[in-house]
Amino acid sequence: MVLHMSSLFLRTLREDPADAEVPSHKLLVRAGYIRRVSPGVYTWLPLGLRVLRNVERIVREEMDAIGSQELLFPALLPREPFDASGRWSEYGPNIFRLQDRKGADHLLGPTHEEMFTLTVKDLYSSYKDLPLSIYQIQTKYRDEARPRAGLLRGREFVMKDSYSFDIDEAGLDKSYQAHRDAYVRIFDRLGFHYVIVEAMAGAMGGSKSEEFLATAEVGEDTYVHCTSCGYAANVEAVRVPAPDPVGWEGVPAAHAEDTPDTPTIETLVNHLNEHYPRDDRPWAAGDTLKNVVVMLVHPDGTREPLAIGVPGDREVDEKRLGAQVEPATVEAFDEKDFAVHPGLVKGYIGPGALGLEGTTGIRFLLDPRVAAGTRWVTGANEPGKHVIDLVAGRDFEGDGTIEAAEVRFGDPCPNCDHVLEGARGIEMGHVFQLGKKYAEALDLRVLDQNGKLTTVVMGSYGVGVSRAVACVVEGNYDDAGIIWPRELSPADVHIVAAGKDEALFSAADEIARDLEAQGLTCIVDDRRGVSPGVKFKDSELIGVPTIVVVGRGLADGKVEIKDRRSGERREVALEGIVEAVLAEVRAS
RNA sequence: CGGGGCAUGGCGCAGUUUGGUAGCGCGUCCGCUUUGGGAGCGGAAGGUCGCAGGUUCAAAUCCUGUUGCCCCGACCA
Repeated sequence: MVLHMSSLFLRTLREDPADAEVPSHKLLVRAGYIRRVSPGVYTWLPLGLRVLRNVERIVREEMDAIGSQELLFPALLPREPFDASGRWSEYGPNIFRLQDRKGADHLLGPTHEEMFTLTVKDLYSSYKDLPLSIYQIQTKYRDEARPRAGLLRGREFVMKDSYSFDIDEAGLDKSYQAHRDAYVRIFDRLGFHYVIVEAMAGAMGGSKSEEFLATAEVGEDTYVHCTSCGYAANVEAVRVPAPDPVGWEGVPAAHAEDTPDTPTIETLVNHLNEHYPRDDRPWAAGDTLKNVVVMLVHPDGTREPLAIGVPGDREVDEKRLGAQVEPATVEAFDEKDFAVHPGLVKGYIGPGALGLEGTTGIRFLLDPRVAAGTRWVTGANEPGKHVIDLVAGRDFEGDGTIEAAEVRFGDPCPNCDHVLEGARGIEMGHVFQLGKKYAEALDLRVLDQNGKLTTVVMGSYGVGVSRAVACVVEGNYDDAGIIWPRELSPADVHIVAAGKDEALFSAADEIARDLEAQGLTCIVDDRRGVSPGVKFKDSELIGVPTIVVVGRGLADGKVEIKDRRSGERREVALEGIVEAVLAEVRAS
């Protein structure tokens, strides 16, 4: 179909919209692809809808290619399935809830694990029906605390979600790999730089999970990668290599010393260097053991204090901690909490008071770096006193380890002897071995070869479809505007009639018809009385990869082909334009 | 939920300090000229200045309250 600019429902903006911050948001609004309706909710204008449909098409093709079957669940869901999984209450304020005229609770689906699981349970009952892979491309609703960055984090967004159902773990591995391969093809076709990183598998543990992150400055996720061995992980999922245990022969017995007015690591290190200098080198923050106490809030509302021991030169990373304790959430340990636990001396908390066996009985988890044999300076549980030469494994033990300390670029790679570099990314896809979590919660079981009921093993896989539109722009723009990868472009060719001579317009239309006959879609800028400069600017802003200019050369039987990305232009004889454009389109 | 900022024609903004007939650029409409890099001239339409109270002869401007939006953080299957 040929789109005529003279009648296309489009208005480009010369200036950036005031409420947009990130490039994709500014450009998609300026170029007339989307309009904001309310925070995190957007209208897709004709050009934008074409791009969205293109993303959907690519996703659909690759999902179909691995034998996944498309279906469509409603966005409007009754409460019951979410009661069954416990998420009606777990989700808290993050879902849109509503009632029907009878007062029955409903919600707008934020995700559809329950529906997929229950529908399979409804229809299938035998191992012979498995494996199964089903997917949908559907609008999701989440009442985000803070929508931002245009399409990158919305309250209404389009997502492809799919689920695999297998009889055993081996089947799950195959389904997972098939999805992973399909995702590689999808993201290659979408045309942006991405990395595949290890991700948190969630509270179930042991399951495999990877994220596809589009590399972008504006990304909300931080990941690290090793330049040598290829290891890459979301910082939430980084495993700190634990040093080998060392012996403590010759280490003096732990001794408490006066360290007045040293409630912080910095004041402590200064005091140590002044009053208890080391022979080999000055004391450093990394020699101290910092014991941080937080309050966990479990989904049932119970509160549990938790102490975390990390080297004093590192902060506790709240995201990493949160990922570790999921589904519980973390709150600060406040003055009231300290009052309840007089055994905790603020600023001087030491292992002696901690641990299930300690005086306070507070669970105490250690950073992996606090391995057996390591020596520490730490609080003596008395104001103004610290313990020196406290040896892990000899003088204290934790109730386990936890990955909660911050990850820094330059930290050692857990896989090889190189160091980790880091960058930001946007989560575009997630493949996840769910295991039996939902199948157990919702009782999805089938009969196996022996006639016994066995719980189905599930995988969960998502692609942010509308987010991908913004994400592609983040990776494909210049000062003049958007530069669409060919597969996503709202049209194959943008034809500009530059001039006022009527012959230009009829030639432009003729070219469009000929290209259309070859299966290409065209935008024709046939606006009369609009100066060439305006048309050039608009064509660059809109970002169709191939631009054909029908202008002053037409008198000599020449038109111009311009490559949006390189800016390269060349003159082509009018009669050869269709072949030239086809070659251009096929080449990229 | 904490911190910061902003609400004035379709879009981007000035005007608020020091109260006195609501302005500029872009866009839109009409006419003439112009047509290879966001044209020129002339004319026109379009705003109860987020909302509600208050002070005042007089409020976009001062006071009180309230709502919405954007950014940073918390949060984010």
